[in-house]
Amino acid sequence: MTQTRYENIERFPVALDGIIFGFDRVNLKLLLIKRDFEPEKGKWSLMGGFLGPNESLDQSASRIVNQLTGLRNVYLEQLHGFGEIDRDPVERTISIAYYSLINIHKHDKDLVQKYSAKWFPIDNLPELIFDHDKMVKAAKSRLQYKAARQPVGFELLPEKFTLPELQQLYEAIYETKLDKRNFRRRILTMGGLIKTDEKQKGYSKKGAYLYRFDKKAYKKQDSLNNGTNMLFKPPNG
Amino acid sequence: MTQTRYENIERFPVALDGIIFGFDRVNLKLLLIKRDFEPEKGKWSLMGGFLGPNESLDQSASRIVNQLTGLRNVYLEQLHGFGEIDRDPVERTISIAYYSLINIHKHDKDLVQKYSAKWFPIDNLPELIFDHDKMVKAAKSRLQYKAARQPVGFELLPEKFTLPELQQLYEAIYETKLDKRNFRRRILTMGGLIKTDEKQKGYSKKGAYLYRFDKKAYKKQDSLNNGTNMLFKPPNG
DNA sequence: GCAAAAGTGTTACGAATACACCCATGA
DNA sequence: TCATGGGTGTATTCGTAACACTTTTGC
Repeated sequence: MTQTRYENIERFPVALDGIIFGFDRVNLKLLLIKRDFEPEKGKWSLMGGFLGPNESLDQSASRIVNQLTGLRNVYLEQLHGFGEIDRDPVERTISIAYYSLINIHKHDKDLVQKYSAKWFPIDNLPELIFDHDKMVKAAKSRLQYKAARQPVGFELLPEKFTLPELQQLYEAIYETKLDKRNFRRRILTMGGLIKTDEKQKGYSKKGAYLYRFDKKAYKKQDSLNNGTNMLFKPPNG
Repeated sequence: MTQTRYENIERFPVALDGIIFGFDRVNLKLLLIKRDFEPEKGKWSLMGGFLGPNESLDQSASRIVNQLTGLRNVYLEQLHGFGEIDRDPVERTISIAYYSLINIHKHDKDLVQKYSAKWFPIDNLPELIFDHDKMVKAAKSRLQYKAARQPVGFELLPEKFTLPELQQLYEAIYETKLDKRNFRRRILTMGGLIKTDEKQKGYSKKGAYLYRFDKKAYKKQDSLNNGTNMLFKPPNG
């Protein structure tokens, strides 16, 4: 006989928390919400929510990011499960953290206002509730890992961007300075970057050429790749 | 007023599943249990259990590995949360998978017998229940990642081991052949390996020197390290 | 004495790093 | 005209990969 429910076991609320990264041409940023409810009212937190009965973990995380940003089909990856007994003072809750990379200029500003959300530079965050600081730390570290191996940086940029902008992004992710010439060689060698004939104006006097990233052109390369070539090695620290 | 329970949300059983790796001087192996209960009775599965109210995720995973092997303080790391709606036919369950590295000769044989458990070579596994094959695949890939960066391989070996054994282990993890001279240079350069004056007998005519791994000696090196030096790069495939 | 595995260095190649000057433009 | 950031190439260093013979000993 097949059971339809396990017996004598505890059940827990399962939360999803989203570490949402953005990049504003200068700083790597996180989108945080100001809690207007107890507990910890007035403090800052990651956007979160509870797993519903009709959605997978990935779907739930996607829904939660969408609720705050209005965006769909953004880069989203599971980070880690957090389950300390007292991590949530209201009730024991298991949280699965996801991190997301979005184009900071594309999100829905009304929704962000509705949730009293705000973008903070990653290196100047306010105090966060619960264990959200641990989640952010893990997400930062995972992003550094990921960005060194796969061209995920483009998820954080507009469709067209300049190489100085791209370099600034990588410098923000790795909290370091990179050599301009070496950077350009590596990123162009990687493949997938397509130079347009437009120049960006306004940010510098000379103006920089705009590029697009073409996933398909990159993928072709990728299959030749043995999987260990790194786009960037975090420098000595 | 502070609540003591969230309202209007669903609660789920939270399972922990353990991918337990061992190494028998030749093959990388997994410890699996034969289910003698429904559903999927008679099929093979990872050792698992449900999260209890008084234990964290890490503690629960540790308890579950201990139940099957009798071992404590083994290498254990969270892998990934699995939460597809229909992953468990009995009831919707969220599973957090952990992988563990143990010394295959040290585990409690009676416990293993009690659970009808058996060691299988990683490249010749039986059919597994639910989404356990996905978990195993993820664990393999994580072990490859981890072993390239940190000396976790030693968790799978007895206290004293020979360099040919160590090489055999890395070859099993990466499913490849490695050059003997390059291997020895890299592993010895890494630091932490201490040559004893004992020779192992029985496995070869000449006999190989036994080594120990000293975490402290390795750690010293580690701080000089920029964190990207890899012990092994998976070869081209 | 011979089979079988252990042990040992050098060379060649490719990738990463360091580094400095000219260019285009807006103010 | 000058200040600002964009754009470009080469030499050196370092790490990785390829490669073959000698040693020990059980049978």
